[in-house]
Amino acid sequence: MAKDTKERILTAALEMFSHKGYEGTNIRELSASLGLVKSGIYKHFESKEAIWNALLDRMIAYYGERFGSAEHLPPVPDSPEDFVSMTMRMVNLTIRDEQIVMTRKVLTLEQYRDERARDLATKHFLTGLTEMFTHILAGMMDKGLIRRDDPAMLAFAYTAPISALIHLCDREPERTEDAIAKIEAFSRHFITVYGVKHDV
Amino acid sequence: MAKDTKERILTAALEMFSHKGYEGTNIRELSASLGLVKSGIYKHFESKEAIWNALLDRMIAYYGERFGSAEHLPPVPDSPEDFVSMTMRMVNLTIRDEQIVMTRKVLTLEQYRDERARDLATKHFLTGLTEMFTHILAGMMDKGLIRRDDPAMLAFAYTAPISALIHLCDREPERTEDAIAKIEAFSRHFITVYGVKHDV
DNA sequence: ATAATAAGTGAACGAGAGGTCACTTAAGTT
DNA sequence: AACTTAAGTGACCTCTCGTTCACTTATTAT
Repeated sequence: MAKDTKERILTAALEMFSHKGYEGTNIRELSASLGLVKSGIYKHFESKEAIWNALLDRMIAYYGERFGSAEHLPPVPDSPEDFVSMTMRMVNLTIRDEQIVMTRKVLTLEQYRDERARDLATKHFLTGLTEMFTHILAGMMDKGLIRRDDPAMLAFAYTAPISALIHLCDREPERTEDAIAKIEAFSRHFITVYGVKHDV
Repeated sequence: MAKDTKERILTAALEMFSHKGYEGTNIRELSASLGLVKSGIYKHFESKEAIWNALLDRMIAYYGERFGSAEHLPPVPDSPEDFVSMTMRMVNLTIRDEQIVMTRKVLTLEQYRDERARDLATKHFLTGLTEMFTHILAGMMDKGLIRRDDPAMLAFAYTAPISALIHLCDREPERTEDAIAKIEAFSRHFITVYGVKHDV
């Protein structure tokens, strides 16, 4: 309970900021959740704002590692069913992983106040997923699994509805199962609409 | 500068809450923006929370009036071009009307804290638009403008990407023009994909 | 005109915020 | 074992918050 305190503070801060927002979080509670008294935190960070900035650094770095490099792109699916199940695997991860959920929430809450949060929010909510699926859908076009079209447009048309339902899960967790079912239904709808015709 | 003070307080509160959030807003600033001293506000509302609740009442009532009744549904378009231009009219209104923008922002910021904000957020961001376009797309199917399919699924597939770009405008206003162009491009893409084939 | 009520003022209050500091305790180095 | 540094404590500081209250000024009704 010594050297990793800095990391533990950041983890607790993510949780608290994501529940109550930056302004709604106070240092005493944050410290108490770690078993410290509030002045103890100032041995690790010089201010509340410094905690916020370090947390954002960590979120940005994590995003870069996780989604920034080409090597982390999932393989191009081999069939419509494969496409749906890959989607569902990604969706389940992103909805169930508490760390990711809290990251989305905190970005949602602070996007108008902090420029870096704003930029990261756009990546998380819009451009990141779209870029990823632009690559995937382009690969599927090459394999002849879906009709040739603008892959960026298709990726946007595919990911934005999914993203909307992920937001719904963050907002109303009790609707998670419905939302997941709806995502799967949408995924199948999409692959039917854009898939090549099976002239039986 | 007397009887309408209550309304003016709510208007100023919407602006301030949407910029800084509920916690980030303080009564002194709020009063000052109306040319009052802070204690003056307490002649009209008994607490900060009462202002928040009254504002939510107003937002809920406004939403009900504006989008809740069937009579406010736009007419079913007569052509693909009509569909696109109706969409663009609605989008421009919703992006340019400061009142609506601020409402979305405040719902975004307070959705995890307040249950009524949460419910209204879901209507604003997801179900409201979807229901509206379910009706419109069903009408267009009847007119033979688009192929027959599940209108609710199509409405969701159509409105969620538009909603995502509206959120982008709220977050990064400098990208508004790009976003609007992208919405129009998406709208045309959609009507092409789902439109009935023109066998020339 | 006058009485009654509503709207607005300014000083004050208690609570809780973020932050500092002298101090104690634990860990690591030589 | 002695010394140095890091980690954690508790009392205290200042500031700002939301709120109250006795008071003055407008407004309205009769």
